[in-house]
Parts: sequence; C-alpha cells; structure tokens
Amino acid sequence: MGLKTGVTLGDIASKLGLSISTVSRALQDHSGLSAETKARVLAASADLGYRPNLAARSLVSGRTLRIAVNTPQEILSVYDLVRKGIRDEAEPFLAMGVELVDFTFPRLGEGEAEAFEGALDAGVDGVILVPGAPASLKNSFARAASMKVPVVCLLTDAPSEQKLSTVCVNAVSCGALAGELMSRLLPAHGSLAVTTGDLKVTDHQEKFSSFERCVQRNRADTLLYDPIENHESESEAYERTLAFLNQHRDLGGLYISTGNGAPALRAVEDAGLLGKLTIFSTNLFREVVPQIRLGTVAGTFYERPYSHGRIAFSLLYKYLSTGIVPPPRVSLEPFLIMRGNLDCFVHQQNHPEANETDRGSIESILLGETLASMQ
Amino acid sequence: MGLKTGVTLGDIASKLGLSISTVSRALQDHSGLSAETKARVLAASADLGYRPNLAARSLVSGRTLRIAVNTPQEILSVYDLVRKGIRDEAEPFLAMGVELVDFTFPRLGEGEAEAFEGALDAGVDGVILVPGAPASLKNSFARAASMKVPVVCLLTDAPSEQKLSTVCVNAVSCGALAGELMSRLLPAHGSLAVTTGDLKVTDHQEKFSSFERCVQRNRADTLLYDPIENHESESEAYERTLAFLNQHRDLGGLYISTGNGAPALRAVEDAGLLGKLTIFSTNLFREVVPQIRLGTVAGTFYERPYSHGRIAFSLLYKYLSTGIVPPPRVSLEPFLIMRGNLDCFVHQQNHPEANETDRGSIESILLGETLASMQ
DNA sequence: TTGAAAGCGATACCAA
DNA sequence: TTGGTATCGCTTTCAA
Repeated sequence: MGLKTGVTLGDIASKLGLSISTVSRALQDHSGLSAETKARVLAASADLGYRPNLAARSLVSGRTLRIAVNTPQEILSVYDLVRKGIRDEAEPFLAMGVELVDFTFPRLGEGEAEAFEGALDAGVDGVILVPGAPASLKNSFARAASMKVPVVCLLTDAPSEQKLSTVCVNAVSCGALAGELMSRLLPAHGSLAVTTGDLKVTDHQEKFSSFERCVQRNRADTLLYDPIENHESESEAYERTLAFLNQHRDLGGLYISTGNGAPALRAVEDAGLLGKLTIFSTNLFREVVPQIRLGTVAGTFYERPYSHGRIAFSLLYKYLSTGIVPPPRVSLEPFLIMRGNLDCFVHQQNHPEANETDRGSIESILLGETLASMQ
Repeated sequence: MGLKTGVTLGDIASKLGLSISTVSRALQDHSGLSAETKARVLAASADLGYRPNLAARSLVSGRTLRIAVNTPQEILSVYDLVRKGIRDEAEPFLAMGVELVDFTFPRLGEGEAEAFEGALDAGVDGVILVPGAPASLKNSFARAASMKVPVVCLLTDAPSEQKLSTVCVNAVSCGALAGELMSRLLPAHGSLAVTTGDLKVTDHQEKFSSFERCVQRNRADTLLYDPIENHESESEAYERTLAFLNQHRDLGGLYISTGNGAPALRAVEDAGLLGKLTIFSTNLFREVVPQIRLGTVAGTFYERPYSHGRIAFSLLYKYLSTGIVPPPRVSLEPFLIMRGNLDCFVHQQNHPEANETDRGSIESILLGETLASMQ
C-alpha cells in the first residue's frame, strides 16, 4: 500500500495563489472567469500533470452516471451473453456511481425505437444499443446527438454519423477464414454457396465479399453462387435454403455466415445433404453442437457476444468519464470452434443422470458460464 | 443523470440507533465491539443490501492500491503488449487510487526472483507475474502467501498452490485446432512433427497431447513423431529442428506449438523444405508474416498477449477491491490467423515510400496498436 | 464498548 | 470575476 501522491486542485491553487473553486471552474470550462486566469490554470494543471480524482468527483456530485442498455429481450439468446458482458464490465463501477438501466424490447425491429426514446426520455448519460431496423432509429439518433448523449452500437452497425462507436465482429476476418478453410477442405470439384441475412447490412456484405475474395484466390475455378439472403427471417432462411439446395444438388460447401443457422441446417438435413457438404456456420446454437461433434459441420465462427458487451461498456464509460473518444468502429476477431475444441465452449453436464438431450443444449451453452465463451 | 440511491452507513446506523463509526467498525471486523452489536449490524446491512461506496472509501483512506507488474523487459516483444493490456485495463482506476509499479527483469529466468522479492519488499498489494523458472520463485511465492499478497501468473503457469489465479492461453484449444486443421490440410501420406518448449511445462504438454488426440481421431494412420523440445533456447530450437528435418525428409506437417518460431522456421528453410510442409505456428513474429502471405505457413495461432494483461489486472483488482476470488485458471482462446485475415493483424504502412522491408515488421505488429491484436 | 468529529478531493452554491 | 464553505460516504483518531 502506498500513500496517495496525486496532484490536487489545492496544489494548483496554491501554486497560482488562487482559490480551489477558481481552479475547479477553469478546468471545467465554466463561464464567468477571465481568459487569463483560465489559461494560467490550464497551463499549471498540464505542468503539474493534474488528473482529477474520480472518486472525489463521484462522491461530491452525488449523481450516478446512468447508462441505458437497449437490447432485445429474447431469452436464452446471445443477448443474454451481451447483457452479462455489459454488467460484468460495469460491475466495479457500480459501487462508484455508475448505474445500468435496462430498456429491453421484444425482438430486433420490434419496439426498439420506443426503447431508444424511453432511454432518452429518462435522461440517461449514454446508450448501448443493438440496432435492428436502423431506419426506424434515425430520429432517435438525431435526438441523442442533440442531447449530446453518446450512443454505442452493438453487434451490427447503424449507418449514422451521430454515434460514438460501433462494436461488432470483424466481418472481414470471418469471411476470410471461412473462405480460406472452405477452399482447402472442399473436395476438388465442389461449388460453394453462402447464406446471409441482408447484403444491405454492411457486415453481411463484408463477410460475403471477403469470403469470395479468399475463395477466388485459393481456387479460382470454383463456382460461388450468389448469396442466399434470408432477411433475418427463420422461415425465409429455411425455405430459400431448401429451394436452393434442391436446385443445386451438386453443391460442395455451404457457409452460413450470419444468424439463422438453425433453419439453414434444417434445410440441409431435409434436402438429404447433411454429411455431404462442407459446412461452416456462425456462432453457437443448440442445433449446431451435435453436428460439429458428428463432423457434419466442419466448424463455426463464434462471434463473442460477451466480449461485445464488455467492450461496448468499456468504451462508453471511458468516454463519459474522461472524454477519450474511441475509434468509430471496433471489430472483434471471431473464435474458430471445431470438433477438437468444442468442449472448451459447451458446458459439460457433470450429473450423469442429466437427460441426454440436455447435453450441449442452448441453456448450458449460454448460461453455463463457460469460461471460453466469456471472452 | 440520476441521483445516488445507495444504502449508506448512516442508513444502517439510524435504523439501529447506532453511530456511523460503530457500524463501520462492525462491517470491517474491527476488534472491540460486542458480538451482539456486530451481529445486528451485519444483519441490517444484509437486509438493506448495503454496498460500500468505493469512491468514498478510496477517498478517505488516502491510500493507493499498488500492484506490481513483473514482466521480462525484452523490448519489442509480446511483453510490450502484455504490459499495455495491464495498463489499459488499469487506466480507469488510476484516477481512483490504483497504482501500477513495474518490476521488469532482463529476460525470462534471469532476475525474476529478485524482481519478485523487490515487489514484496516494496509492500505492494498484489503481483502480476510472468514466471520463467518456477523453481527459483518458490520461496517468493511462499513469502507472498505469508504476507497475504495475491499473485496472478501470466502466460504460463507456475506450479504453486500459493497463487490467486493463472491467466494463460487455452492450450487444449490451440492443440486441438492445430491438430484438426493439420489433419485435414495435410496430403494423404504425410507424417507429422511438433516443436515445443519443454514437456514439463503444463501448457506445452497440453498442447501436444491435445494435438495428438485430434490427429489420431481424424487420421489414425498418420505417424506423429515425438515432440522436438527446444527448452526455450533459440539455438537449440534451430539445431534440433534442423537435425530432425534432415533425418525425416518425408515429413508432411510441422506444428510450431510455442515460441521460438523464428529459429524453427529458419531450420525449415535451411533444410530446403519451405513450401513442402504444412506448417502451423504460434503467435505473430516478424519472420512468419511473409511466410503466411506466401502460403508457406498455413496459419498461426495468436495467443492474445494484450488480453492476457487486461484479464490478469481485472481479476486481481476485483479480488483486491471486493474479495471475489477468481477461478484458479483462466484460459484464453487463440485467434486463428491465415493469409485471408493477416491484414487485420498486421498494421499496413500507409506511406508508399515506406521501405519494403518494413512491411509486417515486428514493430508495426506489436506497436502499431492494431485493433485486432488488442483483444 | 460506543460516539463525535476531522478530513480525504472535488463540486456548487452563496457571498463578495 | 473570484473566494469561502457545506457537502458527498467513509475511515480513523480521540473522547467518553
């Protein structure tokens, strides 16, 4: 343990022969003090290397920094991990004047604008937001900007200049790794397809073009079909994938590049192609676990929802407490999960009496607090 | 912004008709108060959901939490990233009574015991430590334990029960992914070899056996030679790898499972086998970058030194500030880097006039603050 | 065994 | 335009 050594307002004040309050005002850019005094204070502060004591500030101001967490409710989903990441990262600050306020909405694209407005109405200091339908959020983004409330977008981008930062997966890396691995694992004469959400979404577009680039570089003669878009709809994902597979029975590999992996996998199964395709998918969901174990799915790219949450909070808090502006976009590298390291992610049931169907269930993946998924 | 709502010592005191100081003493387990009072306070505190305001505590105590950072000096190495991770994670707390104290030592196994002793002599509150020669640290571990100074081991484990936690790479995952990918990328009739540091080190042993298990499962007929140990010595790594390669010209794949990738790669080159082997390596080092670009190295497993640092600090701080004991071992998943996503890690020089040899130099990798390596 | 009170550093109000 | 001062929640003497 050591004694505190930091420079205080008092140090600056006595050096300049001013009062503490004057120094405080100068540093906070309050109105009503001479430009000269202000300049002197700023110079002395920089000179002495003054850093405000946040403990004292939080203590006296008696106010909490309130941060809105706007995520889809959908239970037992990746959003649970996102929320847990945010909470865990916020935890050390909860005892020091930080407060998280949840504004959950039923699902992506449903009620998210209302939730955003609700957060702004509540007068929060910052917002962490999973955007579903960016168009519907445009007004709220503008309002947040006019209120000077910083917004961090999570998981997908919302094309708005009025936000502090976006934390999302490194789509280039996902697409490139999928393309690279697919190129090498695919038998000599196979064609390739990709299912995606919506090519109008930046991340989805990036994953596809990155995949395409890698495939072309590694096996220029391989046919890559146009992406199968599912527009984030389960039924569309199933229908369109099934239709595509029935039309292209010669397909060699499939990259399921976004969510909705379960219906896409079901389509593969119903087309009778399970085990005949080289498949890479995205994230961990209940249905993919046994397929990876069986080897019918070669691997999946885990997009680290927990880390997304942690980093989003971290950026926002740092900005609110110190004014440090984060990069406009923070991209997280995916984890590759294959058969060999699947068990590092899927919580093993320790109870021998546990129902067989429970093994690798979504609950144990998402709520088992598997350490590997907490990064 | 919101008003602070937390339960304070005053709330407990007035509820029980006691003074604030008595309540404070009861909660801190000070001696000299009646067991009954203490019990009442504890009950009321739990009842009201009291959480100490750390801001106030830090403010009044006027002491800093001092944490020693014991890492090898070696400039332009992964240790720079480790230190940066620790500093970045500590940053928000530096303004709130936390202080980092560096005890660097020349290199692994050289002066590390002295550095450890130095930290303990300085009376720090916790130690983050990269252990090189665990045997030489045994006494210091014991002393730390007797002083109740928590120690977090970083990057490699030190077999001591007297530590708070160990943060290291998930060796099982590294070995399994390497084995899985190697199994699939290797031509039909190739044998395999692994270079490693020292099989007495848990992580190294785990990587090898995990690799072996995956190879056996995927291609049972493939010959896997005994590991080539280099005992963390550059010259030994070069000599032994070269000797091995000259004795086994039929080798199909090589997994460079720990550091010392550069001399191992040089051995491959000098044996005239570059381009004829399927190679996976570990971490990013200057020499591997062009080989990945050329395709002569299939991929490398990046072990995320920056994240190691961040997480080590995070665990230690949480323990020191709240008493929450972390898991004894935290394993980080590796990132897979292949040709397609190499540029996400290697800082691209934007100046066309930059020397060609600068591209992918170790400096730009390690110090370019590439976002992808900051996870 | 308990209570009263000083004071940590920064803020905000009121007075000058 | 500036200075004085009460205050935040908590720890720690010093008194009782």
